[in-house]
Amino acid sequence: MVKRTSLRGDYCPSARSLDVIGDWWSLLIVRDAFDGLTRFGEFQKSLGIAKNILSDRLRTLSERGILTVVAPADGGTHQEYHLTPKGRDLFPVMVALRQWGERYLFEPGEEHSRLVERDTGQAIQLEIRTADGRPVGPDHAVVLKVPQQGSLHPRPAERLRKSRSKPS
Amino acid sequence: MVKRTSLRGDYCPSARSLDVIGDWWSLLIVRDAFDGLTRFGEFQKSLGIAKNILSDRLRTLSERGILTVVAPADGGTHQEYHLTPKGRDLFPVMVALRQWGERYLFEPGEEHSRLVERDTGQAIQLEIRTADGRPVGPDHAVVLKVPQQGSLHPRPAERLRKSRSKPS
DNA sequence: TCAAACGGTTTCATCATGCAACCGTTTTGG
DNA sequence: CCAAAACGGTTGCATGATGAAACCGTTTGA
Repeated sequence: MVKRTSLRGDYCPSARSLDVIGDWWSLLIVRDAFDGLTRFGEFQKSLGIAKNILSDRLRTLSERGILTVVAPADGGTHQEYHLTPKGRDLFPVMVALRQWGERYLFEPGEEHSRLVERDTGQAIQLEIRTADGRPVGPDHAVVLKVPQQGSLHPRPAERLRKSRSKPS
Repeated sequence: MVKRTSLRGDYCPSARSLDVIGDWWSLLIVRDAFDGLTRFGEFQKSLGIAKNILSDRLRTLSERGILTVVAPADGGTHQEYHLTPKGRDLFPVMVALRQWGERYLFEPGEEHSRLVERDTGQAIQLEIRTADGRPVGPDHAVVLKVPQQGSLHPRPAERLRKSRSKPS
């Protein structure tokens, strides 16, 4: 049978992250949540996503603790989807994707939205540094594998039934 | 007809990035490339990915300028896949994903691989700062939309035939 | 020289996605 | 107060994407 791949057991944190938020829509929903969208219809209109898929993703993101479902403060009855702290901590991922996209996926003169500090309007950027503050590039970084299990990567990804199904 | 979604035209750089590298396998391949893997079989063994899918992704990543196909230096005949500068600039994305995964997707005592500076062994982390060096959190950042087109997001995602097909 | 490994491509079954229709509830408004 | 529209989904179906296995030409190695 064709099973979807899971990287839940991988010892590489990047792989596990991708397992959780690496699908087509999840990060886009998170992006819109950062932009202040909270309601089903808002996400749907913004993304043009099919309603069943949106429904599934909102549920999954909630199950995984990235969104939380709350009743709106202003007495309304429709529920709202808000970022949890765990979800808000995806901010650097969004910034990193944004920065790369700005550099490589826009024509020279083409406009794009910009990320700035709210109070000052200053541009925001992302830096990679050592603990004592020296900047580091990809060529000077290396990944230390988990000692146990000699193989380069601990084991090939597991396969399982459905990567993101409702827990029966 | 059911068409895959494309965000190529979105004015949000994050969305465009996800359009390019947001699928299930691409970033995992890039991660392995950062780890020094270069050959088809190495990626296949490491990821446990089906060969046809790997073949497709390597081709797509090359077409998009993230990998480049080179003949090995040591006289061998089998080709190798190397990161381009564009691909290497995905480093911050990998670090951001790693950092989030480390924090939220591992049990307290559970081991994971670590990213360190090669020469010193110091831990590497990612920081978000303004142009003049002040750190910024998600609550103090805001996205300035592209002025033209009043809508919150310029337009719902286009639909098109195949998001990542070979160019006939 | 023969066999195995490498690097894919093709075929086919199954899963995920997208669309449209439907449905109960909430809001609007006449 | 009642009708109609909007909201927030769920269900069913058609189709595209994925995964497994078979196959194949080339390269390696014994």
